[in-house]
Amino acid sequence: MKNKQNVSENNNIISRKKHDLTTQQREAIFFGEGPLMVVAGAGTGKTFCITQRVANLISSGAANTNEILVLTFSEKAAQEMEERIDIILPYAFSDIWVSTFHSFGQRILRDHSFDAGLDPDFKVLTEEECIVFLEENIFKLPLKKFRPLSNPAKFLEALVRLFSRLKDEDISAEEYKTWAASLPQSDDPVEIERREINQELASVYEAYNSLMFEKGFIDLADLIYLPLQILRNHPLTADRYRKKYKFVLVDEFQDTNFSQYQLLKNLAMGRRNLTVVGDDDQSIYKFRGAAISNILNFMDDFPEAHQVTLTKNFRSPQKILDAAYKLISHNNPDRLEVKNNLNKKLEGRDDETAVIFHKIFDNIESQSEYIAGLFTKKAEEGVSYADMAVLIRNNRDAESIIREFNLRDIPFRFSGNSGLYLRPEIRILISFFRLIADPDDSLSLYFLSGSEVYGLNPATLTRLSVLADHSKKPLLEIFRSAGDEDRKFYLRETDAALISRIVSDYSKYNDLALELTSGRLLYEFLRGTGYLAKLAQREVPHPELKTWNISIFFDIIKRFEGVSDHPYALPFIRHLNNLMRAGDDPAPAQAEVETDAVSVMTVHKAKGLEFPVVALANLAEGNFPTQERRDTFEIPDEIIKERGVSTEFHIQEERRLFYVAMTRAKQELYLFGVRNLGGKRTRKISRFIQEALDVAFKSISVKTTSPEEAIERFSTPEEAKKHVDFSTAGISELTHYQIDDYLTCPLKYKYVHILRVPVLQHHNVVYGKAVRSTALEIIRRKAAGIPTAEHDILEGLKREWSVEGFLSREHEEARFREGQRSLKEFYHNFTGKIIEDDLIDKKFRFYCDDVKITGSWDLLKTDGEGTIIWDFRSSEVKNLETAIRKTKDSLKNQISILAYREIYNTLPVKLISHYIGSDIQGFIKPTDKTVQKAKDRIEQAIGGIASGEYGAKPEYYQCLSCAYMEICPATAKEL
DNA sequence: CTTATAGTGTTTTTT
DNA sequence: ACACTATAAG
Repeated sequence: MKNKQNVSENNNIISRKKHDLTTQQREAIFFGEGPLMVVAGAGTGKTFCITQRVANLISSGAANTNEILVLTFSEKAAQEMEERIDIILPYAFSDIWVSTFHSFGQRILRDHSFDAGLDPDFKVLTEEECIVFLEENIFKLPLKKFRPLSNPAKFLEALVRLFSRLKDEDISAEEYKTWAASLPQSDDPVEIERREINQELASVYEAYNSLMFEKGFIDLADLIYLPLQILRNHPLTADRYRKKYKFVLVDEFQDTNFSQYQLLKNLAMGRRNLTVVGDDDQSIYKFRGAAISNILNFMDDFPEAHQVTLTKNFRSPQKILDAAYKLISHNNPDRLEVKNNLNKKLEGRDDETAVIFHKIFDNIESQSEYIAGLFTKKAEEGVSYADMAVLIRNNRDAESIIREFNLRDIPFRFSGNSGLYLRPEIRILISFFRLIADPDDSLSLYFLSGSEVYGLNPATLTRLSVLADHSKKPLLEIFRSAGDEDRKFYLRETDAALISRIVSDYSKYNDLALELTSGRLLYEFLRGTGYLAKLAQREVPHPELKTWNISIFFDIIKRFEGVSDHPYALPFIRHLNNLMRAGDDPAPAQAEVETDAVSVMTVHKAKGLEFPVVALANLAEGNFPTQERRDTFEIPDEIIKERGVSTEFHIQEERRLFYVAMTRAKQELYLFGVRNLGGKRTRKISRFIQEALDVAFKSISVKTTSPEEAIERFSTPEEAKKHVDFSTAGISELTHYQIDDYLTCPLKYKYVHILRVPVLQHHNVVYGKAVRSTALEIIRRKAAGIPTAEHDILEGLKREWSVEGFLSREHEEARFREGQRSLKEFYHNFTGKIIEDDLIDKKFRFYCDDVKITGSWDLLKTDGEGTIIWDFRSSEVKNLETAIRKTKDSLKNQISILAYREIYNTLPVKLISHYIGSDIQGFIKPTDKTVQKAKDRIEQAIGGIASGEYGAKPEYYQCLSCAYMEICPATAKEL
């Protein structure tokens, strides 16, 4: 994959060869034995220097081709480096080992798995695979605090991240454990908790490692960590490697983590022929462990090292470099320039035509329009699209720009890196597998039937799924009987034929699933249904892109089949479901394989590239620089090995990122600030514009959203408006569930309450229902004077229980025990309060805008002061504050209070939410305001439902936990 | 000045 | 869900 940038850089080599090398370059290239640090600023020909140095070491006879090790970070960089060396030394036959840190580590491990006590056929798991692996073994881990039964997997992601960071920091389980055990035992509750947490984390770390080892699994960080241990503990092996590699060269040294640096030092021990090339100002990978201290303190470890600074820049005009320099100087004194007393000021070309321009916009839309206009104009002036780029901080910043480019037919290439599973064509495949694995998975059948493959009429589909819901039967069964007695459903002939085809297809592939591996089965499905032919004959939109994505999906199947003993559909979809839940999210195919297209990409992606025209977009505080976010678990300061980290670290890192962005520009640099990023609040302009350009911005104090914009935000997307729904006219009764669902997302309401697309119950719902109704039963008996024995509690809970949705047998049992415990506690602590006059599980109804609102109060207690409404919940709650907050926020509670006022014409004195398991009580003191709030929310829902507005309201967190996420068009990624 | 409430954003990526 | 900030109210 060669893009234009590579080509133009290659041209540079050739042209640069003709000219003289700079003195600095010469110094780096022709330096002989001993440690060498090359501080190579942006655009100073860093890669050129490394490759030339390698060539020189060989041609001068200092080393043979197989005695040089060159390490890079990315596969792409390694490949580029190798190609360039091949050009200079065509006779070397790629004997030189240019590889990434990870593949180098993997090779050591393959050759010496015995030394590490590791299965020679070890498999490297991705982060998501590690999470899935832990989830499968979650009850084998010594977890307590960090395995809440309501969501046992909650902390797994954070744990896996912590373990990976620990390995980056070269901290063994033993070391962590010893440290945690050595923490003083004091009476201070803060200290007690700290000790408990760290002891739990340390022992889980240990258990994780041995569990992985047993299965022959290692994680990505192990690819560095384990080889390091081998070199340390096996002097003979280490000696072999040290003898083998006379010279070690490292690219992007500023991005190495602590363990990688230890590995390097170990390899270079003795000869000390270590060349590190890097730029502290371009260190931007802290989040994956990069220790900038490695480069900042290199001279402490290698005091005799020769230092070369490359300052001649071959890319940018002086004007741009000066601005970038002004910006990065704000990181002083935590820079090499200050620490090692260097001069890193880059010297570029003097160019009067160079441009640095900044502009501030009120909102992202006007910014996008402006960029599109600017790029169109440039294109008309003869600049090719491929020479222009929009650089952004976050992938989502691309959205509005892409929309505008699409609108104006500007060719672009967006290098996003996620969203494959959200593509509609991939959802089809996943639905297919899910249906095969579980014929009762009506959600998948619903999606599949309506998809491009079958294209069943939506109205028919709706009628049938409502029917399925009413009769509590799976949709597939309804489909089957629809074929038998089509008269009964008044199906159109074409629909009836299609449905019977879907049913017979299902049986066909269900049978095939027993014989064929998952990949073969999928292929048969695509071919047999004619979807493959549709794609080939371009009968559907974007056929090439879809085909490309489907082939990526086949690669994922292949990876699974390669490691599984049972490469069939059932285990595959189980595995895929787990991976998706763990956050696996691979990149789809590039939207357009255009040669001449504008690049839209994150700054991280753009590192190492260059473009004549660069626009930096969405420059606002909180976006670039981003708000700092801490990991759930952080390595304690006492055992962390990176030295001297400044408190300003986060802003400094963001500033370096900005520096990287600015120095991509070869000719023109545009900095675009935005005041409103789509939220209600106005933001400050990024401080980096001011730091780079010395311009000041008035901070506009309060510019809240205009009323027009606020209304606009609530409007339904055009498409959804088109078909106003048939089933809305008769809306006459609502429960708090319905209102809540509608307010969360109108489309979710439609799926649940109109289309009735059935989904599996979540285990927390099962648990909650069972515990709550048993609790109500207990107090009902008390009020009626019937005693309750312990086995009554057990029987009650059993009766209400169902096995749906639990992670495993162990999980279900643990949850059941927890329910029993909670109810016993409830029985002992609460039943005493119950008297005969109390009202239990009392139903209510009242009217709001002619709609009947129904519900029930769990318990009403009235005395001289007035009435208290009691509400019972089974969810876990940590402390009083969260209980109070949740109680106040709860729509159900607000409606309970409103109902009381409507019926008894007076306010209840109090509403108390009793959290059964935690024995904590949140409360509300109702006021007219509470009632008004409830009314407003109900009216909002009624208004929306009555006018048939069911447009999706996608929101990050809500969507994550939404059962319909898989089929929702709003989360689909189309391009 | 303190406290309650409303609003806001949930990254970047290597094998 | 949760952590954090800005703003309004007291």
